[in-house]
Amino acid sequence: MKGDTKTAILDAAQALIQRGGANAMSYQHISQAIGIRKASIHHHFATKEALLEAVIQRYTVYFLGVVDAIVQSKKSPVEKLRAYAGLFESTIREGKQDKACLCGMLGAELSTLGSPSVAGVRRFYRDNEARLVQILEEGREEGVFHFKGETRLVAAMIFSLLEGGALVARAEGGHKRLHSMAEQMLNLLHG
Amino acid sequence: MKGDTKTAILDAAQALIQRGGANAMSYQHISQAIGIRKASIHHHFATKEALLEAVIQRYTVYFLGVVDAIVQSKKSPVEKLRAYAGLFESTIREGKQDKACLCGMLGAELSTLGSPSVAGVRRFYRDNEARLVQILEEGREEGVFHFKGETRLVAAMIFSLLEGGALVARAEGGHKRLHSMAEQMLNLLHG
DNA sequence: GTGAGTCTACCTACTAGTAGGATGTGGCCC
DNA sequence: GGGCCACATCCTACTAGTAGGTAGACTCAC
Repeated sequence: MKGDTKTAILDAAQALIQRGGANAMSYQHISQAIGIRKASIHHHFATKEALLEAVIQRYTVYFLGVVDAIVQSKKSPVEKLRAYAGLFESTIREGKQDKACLCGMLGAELSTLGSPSVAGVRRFYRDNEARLVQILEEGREEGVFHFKGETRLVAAMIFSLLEGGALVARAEGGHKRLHSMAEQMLNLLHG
Repeated sequence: MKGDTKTAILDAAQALIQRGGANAMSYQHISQAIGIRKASIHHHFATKEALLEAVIQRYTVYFLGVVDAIVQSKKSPVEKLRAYAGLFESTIREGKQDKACLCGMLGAELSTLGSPSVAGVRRFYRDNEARLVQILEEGREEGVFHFKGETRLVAAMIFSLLEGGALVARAEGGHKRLHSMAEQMLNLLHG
């Protein structure tokens, strides 16, 4: 199999970052996780920065793909928002309470990252907020969302809530707690 | 001066964590920052875990002290919430856009921390949410806040929004952006 | 003289990254 | 088809730098 090892490296790296951040992800840990020598990882990703970029890139493409499927679905705006929040909830559940959004984790370590990675994280934030704006506008036009102020800011608010909520919920309450918070936010927009 | 060095160590450690997380804080960095040898830091804080605990403890006492002053002040509930959000905003502004809440940063690295530190971070979250509940209840009774659902969940929501917002805003927009998001949240509760 | 504070000098473990050799595999020439 | 080259993959073995932590000596104030 050709790209198998490469994929295994990306998987391991991503999982490590989602659990403890980029500084807790090392070539040694990856090597132990997938049963390969450290030097072999360097063959696929010359530097840690390159690996980080690749992980961010792959994660962004995947995540936005799922988000776009939600945005373009036939669901109601309320259901779309619920499904969007569900992505964050299932990330936590998936890793039995200790995984958070990759780019949320990296946001904390932003100042220790190289500039290509920083740009990738920034883009992730922007693109997600843009999708949320679409959903919110749709709901506002249909008259199911009622809020004062700019849609742009409500989108930013929801995104920060979910990113922050994923981190906070890992400390206590887990995915159920994040779900409750998301529902409460829907209450505020919807009521 | 007696406790001067100890304070300088705590200050440097806290600043390093607020910028890049606990894993980006090392005895060497602290030593360079305050002009003392690495071994001398060990005299004051035997292990990194002990230092971390002390930083969390001091930060929590200070932060909750300021929060309690806000809660017990004669301000209106809306103004109290604004002042509370202002704490997060000024943290970002203070470190020219690259400092976030200490416990928000540590939340990301939770799985790499020792259990006393984890407990400290958890307590910080709980105590902050409890203060927010007080403010929200007060505003609800006075009839200035209108929202469906449990106060407890709205408090958790606001807290996650501010912690997450502080991290996301460092990537783009800074304290001004966090301020806009906080105002938008007030819009949702107040309108 | 005791003890707090600081120092130099060291230790072991881990970090990212490099050099160079072993294996295998697919294509190409004859 | 057999022989050969080129490339990919993975390995062992190494480097230099950094991590947290320790031992023991010096200094100075009470």
